[in-house]
Amino acid sequence: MPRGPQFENVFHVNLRRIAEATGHSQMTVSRALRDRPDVAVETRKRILGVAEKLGYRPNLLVQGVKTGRSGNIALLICPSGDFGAGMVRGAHDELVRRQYLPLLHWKWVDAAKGVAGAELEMIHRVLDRRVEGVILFPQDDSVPDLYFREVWQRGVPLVTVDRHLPRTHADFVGTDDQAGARMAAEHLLALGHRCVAHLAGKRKYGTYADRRSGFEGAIAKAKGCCVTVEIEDPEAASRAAERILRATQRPTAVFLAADHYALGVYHAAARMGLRIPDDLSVVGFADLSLASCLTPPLTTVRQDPYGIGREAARIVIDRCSGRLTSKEPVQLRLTPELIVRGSTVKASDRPNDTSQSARRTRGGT
Amino acid sequence: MPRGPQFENVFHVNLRRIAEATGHSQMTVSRALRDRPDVAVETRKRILGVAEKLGYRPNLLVQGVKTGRSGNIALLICPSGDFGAGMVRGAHDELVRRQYLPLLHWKWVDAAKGVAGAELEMIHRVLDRRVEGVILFPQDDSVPDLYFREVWQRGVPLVTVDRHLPRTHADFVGTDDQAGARMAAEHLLALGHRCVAHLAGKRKYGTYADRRSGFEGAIAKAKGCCVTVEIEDPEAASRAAERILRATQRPTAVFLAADHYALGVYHAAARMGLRIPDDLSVVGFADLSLASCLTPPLTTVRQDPYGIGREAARIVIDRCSGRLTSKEPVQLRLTPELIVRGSTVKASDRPNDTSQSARRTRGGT
DNA sequence: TTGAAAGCGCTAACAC
DNA sequence: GTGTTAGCGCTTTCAA
Repeated sequence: MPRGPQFENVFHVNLRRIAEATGHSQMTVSRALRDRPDVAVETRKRILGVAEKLGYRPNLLVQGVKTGRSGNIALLICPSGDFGAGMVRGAHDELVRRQYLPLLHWKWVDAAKGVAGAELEMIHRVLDRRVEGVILFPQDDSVPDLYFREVWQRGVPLVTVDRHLPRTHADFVGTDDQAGARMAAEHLLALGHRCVAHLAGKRKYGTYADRRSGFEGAIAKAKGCCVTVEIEDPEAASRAAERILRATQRPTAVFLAADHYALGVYHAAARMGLRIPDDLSVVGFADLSLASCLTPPLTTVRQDPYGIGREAARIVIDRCSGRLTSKEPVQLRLTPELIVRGSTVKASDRPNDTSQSARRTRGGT
Repeated sequence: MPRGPQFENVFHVNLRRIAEATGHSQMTVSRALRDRPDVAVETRKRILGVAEKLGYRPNLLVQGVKTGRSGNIALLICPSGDFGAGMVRGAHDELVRRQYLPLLHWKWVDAAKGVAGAELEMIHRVLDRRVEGVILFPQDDSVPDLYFREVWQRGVPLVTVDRHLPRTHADFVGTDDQAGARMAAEHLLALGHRCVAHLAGKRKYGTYADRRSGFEGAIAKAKGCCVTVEIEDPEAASRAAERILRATQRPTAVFLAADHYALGVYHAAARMGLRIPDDLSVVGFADLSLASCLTPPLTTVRQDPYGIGREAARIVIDRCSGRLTSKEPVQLRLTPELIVRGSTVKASDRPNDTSQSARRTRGGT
């Protein structure tokens, strides 16, 4: 069955219909409904009344065609985990506040077509719907600019969140990772830790690279020593932690590139009979909800995903409306906040010889 | 600055332009681009080539106006927590698979306008954009039908997820809460627990009511005894748990209406010197990521938010395309799954006298 | 303050 | 196979 709008429902009310019902021209009706000043008060009142009674609703699709403003912004963020979901919520709220709505989409691989075209197809799907701007959370830092050329070639503003694409002409909003890592380092130093470790994420992610350099830098500056191990994914955290903790000179604290690694570290410590925080202080990064569920709750650097989403939306909209015109891409890094919980304490004065400490509570899984 | 589509970008390519470039009529171009069979192979090839070269992209806004199919579905779900986010992801993936995109929106209260109009405004915002269907996660079970009359009056299919609105003409997808609660009860019974408790949620939420009746029913059937305490929100869980555990006849196990309550219960138990699971077995509901982070990890009834979202999307789309025409609202309840973890063990044979057990380890926070 | 005409980009319907 | 015509609901422009 063909489903043209004319068959769609009983209430097929458009401007023409209201014009007929009120005896005014379509144009006057249009003006009245859009609150234009050049309509007589009486006329407007009558028109609004009739529109209301007939259940009229404007068609933003058509408005979009005419004006080029669909009222939609593409939100290319997968709401998984606290971080993604937080950004989505922040962006949503700001968009709505400014009368926009987010068209949600993220990389989705059609088995038939393979991974290759997925990224480009994603862009096309939203561009074809004439979104006015795009907010993107890149999968990794190596997304080829090619895919996004289409976006700015069409004059559609693009903002990336959390991951900065250096070779792309796009605005960016993220966390000040270096500052956050420095906070973690300074917290541990203040507690007297001098021999520490860092469980780092893959360097190809700029955020992880920044956290690493920020942390190592701060520790080095204080003449502490830091062993860094880079891991592939959270699953590897447990093994890596064990490796670190078996070192002759066992670190008294470890800084994690991400909260996700914490569970693995806690398990490793438990297996080795080390107590957190007494034998090992742990600091995470992100403040996922996981952090406060752990025992002991995790000291961590709190990011502000909601704020990142909000600011990204603000920037896109400002670009759309021409309020923001800087030729240079905007870069915004929100300062994170250290949340001290139970996983960090003063470094003990006891010599931290691995074998001894491990023997003391062996079997205490 | 006025931003009509004509000023938008250099590539302002439409059918007319391609028609001119190829020397064919607009109609032929349209047919070729939509892969209609009645176009000569040669013609099509030429047209597609030119379209590609000019960087043509169809305007789905216009297509929507013409055909009444905007290609968008309203997703009125806030992606907060594992559950909301899971539903959003499930719905998204299915929608995309079927060439739709979700327009994301949820209740958002404009300080200026107050709460009153928020629900209706939300509906209007998506309806004005001519979504073809609506997937809704109701805030509570008392959402007045009024707000959704607009939806079905316009012939737009509506599916609610997780919460069934009995007085609304809408399809529904959720969890089989009764069955899930029964699983929890049977698990505890199988472990030998006879004296149990239930930390219930407010009855006004149908899901909580179902979990309660399912659990109480199964326990009663096995001649066990169950003390139920209804709480307002997760914050109240800790106090309620304490109350339950102070009862003369202390229960050996507790079933939580939701995983959220677990942290409060764990804390209460710790305060009273009770060990989980030895002194108290705990079963949750939902299997949020929280469940596996706790110590000990929580035995719980796993819901399938992703599946719920997916099925909801399937139903809306089937309604849109006329594949599903049942006059009666469809109701689908996905069967949950019991996930046994470390928070439940066999009921101990030791008499469970509260004062004694508590004294034994008093001060052991 | 109001109206008429033209057109946004596209498609359904029908004719050849 | 291909083209012509009309129109979707609305806004811009210009005229009254």
